[in-house]
Amino acid sequence: MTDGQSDPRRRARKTALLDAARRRFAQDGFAGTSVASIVREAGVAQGTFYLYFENKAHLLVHLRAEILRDFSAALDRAIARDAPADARLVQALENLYAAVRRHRKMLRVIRQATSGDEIDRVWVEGRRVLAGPLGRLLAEGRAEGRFDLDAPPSFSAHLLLSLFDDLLFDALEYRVPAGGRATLRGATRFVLRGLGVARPRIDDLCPSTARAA
Amino acid sequence: MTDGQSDPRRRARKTALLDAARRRFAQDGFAGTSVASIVREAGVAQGTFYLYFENKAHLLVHLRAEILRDFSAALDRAIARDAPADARLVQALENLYAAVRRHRKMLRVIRQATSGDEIDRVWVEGRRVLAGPLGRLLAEGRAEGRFDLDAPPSFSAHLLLSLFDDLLFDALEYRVPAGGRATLRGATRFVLRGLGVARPRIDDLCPSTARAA
Amino acid sequence: MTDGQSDPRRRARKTALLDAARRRFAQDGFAGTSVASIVREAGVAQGTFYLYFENKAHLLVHLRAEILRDFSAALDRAIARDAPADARLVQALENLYAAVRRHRKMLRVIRQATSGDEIDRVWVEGRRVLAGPLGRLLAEGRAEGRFDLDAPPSFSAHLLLSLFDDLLFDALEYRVPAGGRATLRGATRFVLRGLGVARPRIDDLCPSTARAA
Amino acid sequence: MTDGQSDPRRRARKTALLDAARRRFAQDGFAGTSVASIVREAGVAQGTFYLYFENKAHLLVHLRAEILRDFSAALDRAIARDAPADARLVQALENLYAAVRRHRKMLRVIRQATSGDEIDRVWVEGRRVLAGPLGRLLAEGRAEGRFDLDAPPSFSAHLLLSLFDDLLFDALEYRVPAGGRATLRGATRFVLRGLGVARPRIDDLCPSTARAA
DNA sequence: AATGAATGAGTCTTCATTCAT
DNA sequence: GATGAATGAAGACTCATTCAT
Repeated sequence: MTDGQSDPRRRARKTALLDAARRRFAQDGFAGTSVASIVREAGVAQGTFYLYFENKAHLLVHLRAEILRDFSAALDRAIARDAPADARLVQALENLYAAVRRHRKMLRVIRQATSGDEIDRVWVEGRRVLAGPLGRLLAEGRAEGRFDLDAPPSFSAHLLLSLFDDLLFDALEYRVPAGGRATLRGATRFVLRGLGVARPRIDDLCPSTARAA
Repeated sequence: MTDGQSDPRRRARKTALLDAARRRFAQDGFAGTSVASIVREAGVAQGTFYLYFENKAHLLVHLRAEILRDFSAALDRAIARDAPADARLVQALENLYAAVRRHRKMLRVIRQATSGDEIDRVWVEGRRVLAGPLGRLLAEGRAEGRFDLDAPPSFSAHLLLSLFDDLLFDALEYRVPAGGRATLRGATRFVLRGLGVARPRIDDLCPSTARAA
Repeated sequence: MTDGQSDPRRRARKTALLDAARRRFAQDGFAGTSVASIVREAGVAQGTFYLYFENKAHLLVHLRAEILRDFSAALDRAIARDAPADARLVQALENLYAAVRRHRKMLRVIRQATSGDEIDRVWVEGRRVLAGPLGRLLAEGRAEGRFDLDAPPSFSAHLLLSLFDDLLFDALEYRVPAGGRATLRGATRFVLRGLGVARPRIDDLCPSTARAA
Repeated sequence: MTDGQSDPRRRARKTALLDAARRRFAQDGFAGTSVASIVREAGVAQGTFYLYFENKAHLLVHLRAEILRDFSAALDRAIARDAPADARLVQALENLYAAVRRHRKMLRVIRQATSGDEIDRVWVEGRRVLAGPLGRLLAEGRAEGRFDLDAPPSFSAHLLLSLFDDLLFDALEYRVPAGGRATLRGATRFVLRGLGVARPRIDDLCPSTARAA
């Protein structure tokens, strides 16, 4: 039996390929990266690639799934804490921000790539996955009397997610004035106000850095 | 001298090329569209293309600029009206929504295309262009005592723009639950609350369709 | 020593591989069939294939030989009977026709495959094998005064074989008008006339179906 | 206007490509010949090939059509003569033999190639084209009292064609004993007898070379 | 003997761009 | 200015065969 060591080896190879792809994509974009350059960097033969991935586009499915898993974990970590809903929300937004930051380059690549059906499905599914816990958090906050939603929690959750991944992605990517930390603070405060949190509580949870000029 | 008629002819040709490109891109994406198919549709020779555009990617610069101009006009039309700032903001958001809707397909194409430096520059520039008038509207609203910003107007403007182009783009593209009209209403109300507009006034300007469950 | 069971096992494996190849070739042609698909269907490992066959092309040698054996048996069965030479010839042609029918798909595949030297050799050899007994039958028929050959029996035998394998193959393959049974009858009668058999005897041995229009 | 010389140039290029293909195919077979080797031999760029042919397989359509045209001309030349039907038939068979001889190599290639639908259609069509005049010749011969067919002329025509292209092809290809001229004579005599031509007349039209051993 | 992961040369085809006319 | 034939580099993917286990 040679299976004893084949599995870890498989896993290692796949990881090597994925890592190489991530690096090449970040550098040259999806279309600009050839399978040849990926295998060269991973140190395997051309044909080996197709032992691990159906085709070039399939790499994106994996890469996207990885990112989604990380986003999901970031959210869950914040929500699982023992604290008032609004405080947990602030933490959740912060974690999300950090995650966007971590994956900024790959997010850009994924946006660039012509999205096949399967890739789209993963993405939409991902949105749903993230919106679930976030929606529940908003519902809890409303029950606790901390949020004053005027739309169903799930809808508000989608709104917030959009705001946080796309907006922050852009902030980081295009260096909109007042990006970075200030953007996080500003956006968080904006969200809290949109959720009907009172001004003093907002100042408490998330002190404003930017002085309203 | 035949120049007298060469200029209008040049313009017509360029337009024909641009129109053809728009149609092909919308159908097949940027990478999926060949220069050959564009010139065929425009009814000119292959080589002629390069008399009007440096290369294929350059088409995007023009297409992007066109969209930006349209967005800008949509915004200005609303802001120029004679009405309170908050009412003008609601109208502006609605116009923006309509513009996103109109250009959805091309926006997607532009996102897909590998972004050369020049294309990026146009995009960032565009954001700035839009943020200008919007920021001034927010400032006016604050002066009128209608908005209660806790960040500089320009920053808030960027926030709103992001919310409205990316979010709505996604809503239309991925059919997030409660997309379409309801999304516009929901997002508008969220924005108004974030700007500190009082509940009765919000109901006035933008009656809620979705009943908070 | 485990060799006691290795031999039957070897034989079984080889047969399994050959059967799988026949099925795949019939479906997808020679070039269109990968060794991978053959071993998958045969339920053995990729590398095992090369323990039984030098290479992919070598399969054809075996397959061809099999077919030849079947043709040969079909011929011998008819010739060995106890009957006049002309009647045996009619039966031989019928058997040949049935054999072509049975192996039609593989015959086509074999024609397609690029013929290495060895494959050619098998084919020529096969013709010779078939021409032997058929030539002797013709000689007997001449001795019996039933055939009136004006070429050596072996040459006539080659003529008949060509007529019967290629012609009938084409008839079946390309659906020439009046293919199938009628073709068999027509060709048989043509052959009998070519061999100088008298009209009434021909009608006896092989009644005409097609009315000469 | 540059059209004046573009057309002859196009034609010359196409011919060059076709010639190169013929040479390469004859040498290495269809599957064994790469487009690269063809363009190299024709002295044009890789991409140029696809300006003249849809794809590699399409070459066969042209090559096949060429051969068919030549066969057809060979037949017509004999049939159009002013002579008795049986004499014209003998001439027709001789011309056909020469044509098979000329195109032997390409016929082999065409048989090898996996035949797409379009290619098959050309082939079947070709058979029909050839069978037409030949069938009419047989009918004329019957009317003149020279042939005694016991199947419809068109069917007999197909029979003869098969006999003459496939059989002779094999004779030349596999060097069956008594190939070449003797084969032509033998086959012709066989055919004449099958058509009911009397022995003295046969000896007249086509003196036997092979002494029946 | 059997396995099956790994190899890498080789295939067809596309297409942005150039340039002689 | 306009043309469109020609270019040739580049790309994704396949698959017969090998070889360490």
